[in-house]
Amino acid sequence: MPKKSMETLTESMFYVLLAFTRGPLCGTDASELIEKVSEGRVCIGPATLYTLLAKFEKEKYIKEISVEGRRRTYEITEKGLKACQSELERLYLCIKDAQAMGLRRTCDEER
Amino acid sequence: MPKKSMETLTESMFYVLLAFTRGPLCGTDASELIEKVSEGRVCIGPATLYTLLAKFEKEKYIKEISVEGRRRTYEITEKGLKACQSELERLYLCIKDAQAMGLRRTCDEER
DNA sequence: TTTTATAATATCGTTAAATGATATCATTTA
DNA sequence: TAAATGATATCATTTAACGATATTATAAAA
Repeated sequence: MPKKSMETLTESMFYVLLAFTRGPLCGTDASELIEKVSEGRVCIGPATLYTLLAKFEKEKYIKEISVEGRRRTYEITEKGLKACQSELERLYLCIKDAQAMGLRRTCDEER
Repeated sequence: MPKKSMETLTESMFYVLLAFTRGPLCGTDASELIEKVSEGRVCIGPATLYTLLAKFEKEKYIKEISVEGRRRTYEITEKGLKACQSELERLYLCIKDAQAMGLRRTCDEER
């Protein structure tokens, strides 16, 4: 995406970060959790996954807390949690603005 | 962004399309409406704006309904409205999944 | 103790998106 | 007719997504 990196998270970024709010995980477990919680809607392949983990670690959104063989376990940081929450707020703002513009949900998807 | 074009809209895409749900507009008016409704949070510069208008017209999400001098007025199509609504649904799904994962809004932003 | 399988991570290369900067063009105003 | 303004168009750069593929560590089977 975009120029102004990290200000708004992409869907992939949001879900990956979100997964770690449950507790420490390795990459593969995160990816499985995301697929499960989203009921298959969101699927993060290895390329996206490890690219994001590297970026998040660099930004200190997550930190590595253990290495067992190849398995690297990460934990979300305060900074990462804040980023995740602020992304959630952004989603609410988008919905609010959509309502302000008068956009309505379609009938069959309502409630 | 992304490979699978148009499946999930970016924030810029969503707001530009959203603006046209209110009724026909020219690019500049759309950009001003977005800035107003989002209370300055979302600002679409000309590069982003006209790049998106061209793309949306190509995808038949909007169609040109008049040209007065340089001013080109567009109207959203049924297809465009559906795309916008389905993006809104996606936002709701993201929030639902965030709740399922246990992510809570921060106190000062609650309600 | 070598294979072989499997789990997990890492990287490459391509396509797409965002956007500042700048240019173009039509209309209005001086 | 020149200057200002409004509106649109394009370029070049940076960043993101992700299929495909490779690498590496452990576990299981031979």
